[in-house]
Amino acid sequence: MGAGRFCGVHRMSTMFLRTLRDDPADAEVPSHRLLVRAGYIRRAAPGGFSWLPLGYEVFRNVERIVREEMNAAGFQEVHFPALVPKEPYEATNRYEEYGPNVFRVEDRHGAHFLLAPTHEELFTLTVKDLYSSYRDLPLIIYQIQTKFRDEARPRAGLLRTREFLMKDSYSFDVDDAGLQASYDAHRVAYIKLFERMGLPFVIVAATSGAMGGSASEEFLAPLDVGEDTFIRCTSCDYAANVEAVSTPVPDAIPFDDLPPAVVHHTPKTPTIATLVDYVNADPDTRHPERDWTAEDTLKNVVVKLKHPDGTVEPLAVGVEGHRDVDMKRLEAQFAPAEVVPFSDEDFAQHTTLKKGYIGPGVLGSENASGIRYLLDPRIVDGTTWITGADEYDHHVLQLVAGRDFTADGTIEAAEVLDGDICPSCGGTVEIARGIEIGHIFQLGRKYAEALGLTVRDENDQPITPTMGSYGVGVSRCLAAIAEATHDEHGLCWPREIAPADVHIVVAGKDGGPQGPVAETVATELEAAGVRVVLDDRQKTSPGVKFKDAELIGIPTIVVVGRGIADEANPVIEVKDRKTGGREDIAVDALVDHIVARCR
RNA sequence: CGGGGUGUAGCGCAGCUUGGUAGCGCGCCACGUUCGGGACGUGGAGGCCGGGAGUUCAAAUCUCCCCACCCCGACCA
Repeated sequence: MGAGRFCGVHRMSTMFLRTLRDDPADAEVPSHRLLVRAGYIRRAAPGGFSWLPLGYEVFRNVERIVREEMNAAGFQEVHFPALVPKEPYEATNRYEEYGPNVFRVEDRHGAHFLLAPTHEELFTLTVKDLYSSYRDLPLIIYQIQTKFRDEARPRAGLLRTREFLMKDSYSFDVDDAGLQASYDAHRVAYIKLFERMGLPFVIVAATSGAMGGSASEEFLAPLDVGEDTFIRCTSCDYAANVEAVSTPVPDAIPFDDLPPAVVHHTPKTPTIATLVDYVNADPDTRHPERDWTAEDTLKNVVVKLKHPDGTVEPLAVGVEGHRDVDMKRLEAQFAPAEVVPFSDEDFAQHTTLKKGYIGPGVLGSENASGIRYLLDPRIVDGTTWITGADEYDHHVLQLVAGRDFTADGTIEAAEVLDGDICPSCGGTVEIARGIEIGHIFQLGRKYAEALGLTVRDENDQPITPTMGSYGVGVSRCLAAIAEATHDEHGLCWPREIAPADVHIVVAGKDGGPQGPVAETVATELEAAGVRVVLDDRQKTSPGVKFKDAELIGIPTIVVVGRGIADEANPVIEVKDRKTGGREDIAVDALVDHIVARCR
């Protein structure tokens, strides 16, 4: 057989590959840095990457795992166009709601298209085209396809791009029980799929954002580089994205015996910190037994809600003074509306609002400002607060909720803090960051209704199916795996993801006996079904080859070196990339040994 | 879109304050020596100094405008 140029063994001497000695300057997070350094990907556009041979192997492996698990779950693969007409998206109002995040294109006739950010509409319309009976349902179909989003800020290499590979599936059921079953089937399939990828993950309660619908959970890889913040309970299994956290509501407190509210002159106290310092220092306001803290204050933040139809509505939110208003959480409550800050010009128009001294006295649709006022759920009747008196340099103490003020409702928008109370068991929660690798939604009938999808039931009456949609970020998973598995030497792939099973290093003089032995070993391994990368580069020192092998991160490294010179017992070194453990294996036993490792 | 930073050889960077013939390391090419942990010597190739305008006898360097990229915030698989 010999060293045929085009046999299945991947040869470093001819592979389209250049590893970099230095970290690329524009890469910050480990996955980005290492994937570029190891020659897997190259940046080709803002938020767009080219896949080089090693990278594309890995890319296909991740895709294959997703496909196999979808098929194993009994879902059917389809493939829709990425370039789609805008009309279906107008019917569901998402052409508007997605706003600047969609790439819009025009054809030569001036017709409008978009590069699909997700495909609910097209799937729904196709089911409408073909199906008309309840007997056709349930149906679950999926695709693995490039998605486009005009991200304001692509970042962190593959973690946030404008073009990415996503698996998206859609379920159609006649009733809620069916939807629940389709949802559960995805949940189970996703658990298998992420376990198989070797990716640590947590499942958290989530909000559905622009997608619409009710129940939704996210699969997060718990890594600090992630952009999502979630909480998990330290004593039970509750976990939630901070956007979806529900705050346990304390019992109301009787307030009949509480002292009346008093307004105090508190000069130069426009912030919580200056206010707390002031009331602790002034004998008139000092607490008899302890120091006041930010937790004793009620902070009122005014923002504007910008609705997709262009209307703008001011909104006031009251939270405990030691917490900020979490704009992400707030926005999640009002999606698809956008939350924008209240500017100085806005303050100028709303003269009842005294910036830095805003209190419940003027807030609320019934009060002077007429601005809708929503409170954090912890601010129950009977709680006592220090808060703004709606007059510059004045605050009010002993202001009691339910007695001295009420709001238009409650809102989940306060910043979630480490040590908060678990809504499920009453324990304490901790905060962590994660990469969103999957998201499952129960959409309900929003899309079917908007697009007129109905089927006939057993009484020949039209019914509207209920839908779910389920996504896995395939290219993002690849980056998440790199994040979760790399070490200081380089990438370190799980075997099923890795671009090959073994990386054979020829460590000897050019023209020495190691070359032919490595060739033979490579050929035999290949024949035994092992995926092989062979570093047969000439004029390359062993040190460079070792470093590259570790950088590239194939799970088993085989070193054909001086060990084969021992005529009585020639050996080849086998090194585990992850553990660093090495052992010498007799040349004759090598293939069997490697095959056993790769199982 | 707001704030911060960076654009000089394929990659990583110096030079800019104080204007005067474009530099270093790695990589690349040739020859030789090396050959188990990013070897060494000798000799080479490679640059519209992000773009445009201006100031000046003279601009990588000073001024203005623009662009791109990275990071932090506002959005999402």
